[in-house]
Amino acid sequence: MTNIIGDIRDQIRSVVRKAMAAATEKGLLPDISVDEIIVEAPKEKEHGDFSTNIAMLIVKKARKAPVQIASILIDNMDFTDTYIERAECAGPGFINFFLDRSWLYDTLRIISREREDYGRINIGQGSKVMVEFVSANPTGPLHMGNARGGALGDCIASVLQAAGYDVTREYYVNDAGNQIEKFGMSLEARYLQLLKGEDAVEFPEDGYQGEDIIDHMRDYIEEYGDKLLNADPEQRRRELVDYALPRNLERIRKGLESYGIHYDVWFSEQSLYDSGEFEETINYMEDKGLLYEKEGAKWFKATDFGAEKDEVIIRNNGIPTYFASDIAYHRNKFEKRGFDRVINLLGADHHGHVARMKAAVKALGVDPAKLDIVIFQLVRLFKNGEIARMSKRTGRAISLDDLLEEVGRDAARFIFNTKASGSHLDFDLDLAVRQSNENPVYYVQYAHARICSMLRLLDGEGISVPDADEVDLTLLAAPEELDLIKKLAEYPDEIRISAQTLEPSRLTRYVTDVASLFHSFYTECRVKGEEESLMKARLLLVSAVKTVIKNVLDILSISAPERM
RNA sequence: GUGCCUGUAGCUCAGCUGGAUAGAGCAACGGACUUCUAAUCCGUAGGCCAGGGGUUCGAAUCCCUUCAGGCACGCCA
Repeated sequence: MTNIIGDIRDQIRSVVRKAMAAATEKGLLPDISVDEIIVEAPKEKEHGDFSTNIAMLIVKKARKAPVQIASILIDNMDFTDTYIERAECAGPGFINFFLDRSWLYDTLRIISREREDYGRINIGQGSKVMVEFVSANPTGPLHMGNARGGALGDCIASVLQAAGYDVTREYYVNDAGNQIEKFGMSLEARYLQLLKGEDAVEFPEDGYQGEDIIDHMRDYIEEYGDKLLNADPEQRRRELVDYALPRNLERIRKGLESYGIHYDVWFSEQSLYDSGEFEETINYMEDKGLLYEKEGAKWFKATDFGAEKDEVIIRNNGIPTYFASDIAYHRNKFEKRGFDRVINLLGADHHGHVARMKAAVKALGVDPAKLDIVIFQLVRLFKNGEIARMSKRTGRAISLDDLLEEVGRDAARFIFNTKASGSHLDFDLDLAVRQSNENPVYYVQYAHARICSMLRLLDGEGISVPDADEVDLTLLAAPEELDLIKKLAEYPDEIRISAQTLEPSRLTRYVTDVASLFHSFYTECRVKGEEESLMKARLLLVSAVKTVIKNVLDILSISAPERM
C-alpha cells in the first residue's frame, strides 16, 4: 500500500512550497499562490531523479528571470526528513532534485514486506465501480472485436481493484428485443430448410448467416426431430430461441472463462421488463416531461441534455428500442444498485451511443461524470501478411475460440493490451502464434522463468531469499542494479496512472521495461557464487523483480511460468 | 455533408494535463555463450513527429486549417 514515488513527489512539493514561503518572508519573492506543483521524472540522468518547472511558471508573478527564481528557491530549501540530497538549477530554469540512494533500498524493503500486495494503492477508497464489457449479442459466437474489449475491460477492472475500488464485472445479456426476433427468424428458416430443403423457405434478408445457426438446428433436429414443423410460427420461434440462446450463452461464458475472464454478474435485459423496472423508468421519464410523441413514436429529448439529436424510445409499433432498455439498465446500475461509478466498454462502431447515453443519465438526475464510456478502436486482423476480413454477416469472422486455440490466452491478452484503447490495432496472427523474440509476451515470461530457475538452483544449495533486514542493501550500487530498483519503485504509481486513465496498456509496457532491465542486470551481475553479503543483497533484488513481474502479470491475467 | 478516432523510424506503437538532445519493440547491420536459462545481452544505423498557419520563454503535445485512413450518422444494436 506504499507508493514511494508518490511520497517523494509530495516531499518535493512540500519542500518547494516551504521554500516559496521562506523566500516571501525574506522579501525575495512576492507572495505567489500556485494550484499544483508539477514534479516529473526527467529523461536524462544528469537532470536528477525528479524535477520541477515551477520557477518558469511563476516568472510573470515573480517579475524575475526563471533561473534567478530557481536559485532563490534552492537557497531556501530544507531537506530535513526527506530523501532529497541536493537540488540544482539547470537549463532554462528547471530545478532538479537528486535523491539519496536510501529511497531505492527502502523500495526493496517495501516489496519484500508487501509481496503480492506490492503495487496496491487506495485511491478508490472502496467505492463501488461497475465495469460492463463485451456484452455481445448472444445470437452468435464472440469475435476479434469482443476479444479486444474483453482483454481491455477485464484488465481495467483488475487495475481498478488494485487501486482500491470495489469492482463488479458485468455482462449485459441482450436477451430481449429486435435481435432476438431476428435470431428466432434465422433459426426457424434454417430449421425449415434442413427439414424441407434449401428452397423451401427464403432466408430472411437481414438474418444471421453464420454456420452456427445451422449447427444449432442440426442438433435440435437430432434431439427433437420435426416436432415443430407444423407448429404455430410464433411458438416455434420461441421454442427455437429457448433452445439456442442458452447454448450460445454457455459457449460465450466458457470462451470468456478460458480467456481468463470471470464475471460477477450476468445481467438479463429481459429481467428489466419482467421486474417492471423498464415500465417504471418510462413512467419516470414521462412524469418528468422528458418524452414527447412524434409520428406515432415516443421520443426522448436528448438534445435538452447535450446530445445532437433526439432519440426514439418506443417505436410506432409499440416496441421499445434498445436505447430504451439501456436507460432502464443504467437507472438500475445507479439508483437500484448504487454504483458510485459505471464504466462501459464499447467498440468504436458504437461510439454514437456515448452522447445519448450520457444525456440519458443526466436526465435521470445522475451526474454524467459518474459514467465513463471507454471506446476502443476496432481490430484489423492480419494473416499471411494480408488483412483477414471479418464479416459478421457472412459469418466468416474469426471467433474468440479460434483465437484462443491458435494464439493462446497469454499472447492474446498481452497483445490486446499493448496498444492504447484509442489506437487502431493490427493483430498479426502469424506473429502472435510465433514463440520467438518477436513476440513480446515471452520476453516478460522468460524473465520470470529465469528468476525462478535461479531461485530453484540456490534453494537446492540451501540458500533461500533473505529478509530485508539481514541484508546490506548498500552493496547494490551498480548502475544495472540501481536502474532496476528504480523501475520497481515506479510500480504503484503505474497502477495509479493506469487506473486514472483507464489504460492498462501502460502495464504491458511497464512490465516489459522491468524484464528488460532485469535481463541487462543478469548479464552484468552474478548472484550465485558471489561473496555472501553481495549474493544475499542481489538475491533479495531478484526476488523483488519476480514479485513485481508476477503482480503485473496477475493483473493482466497472464500466466507467470516457472520454467520455459 | 456532419461528428468521433487515428496519422511519430522500414513495420507495430509509446510520448499528447506544453518542457531540457523525440523513445521502445521488431526488422537491418556488427559483436557476446567452458560460469545462475542466448526465448538473452551489448553496439551501429534509422525521423521535415502527415502538410500549412497561429498561441509563448518553449509545441509531437494546445488552437485554426488542409490532406489521408478508420468508424458512425436507422423507429438496428
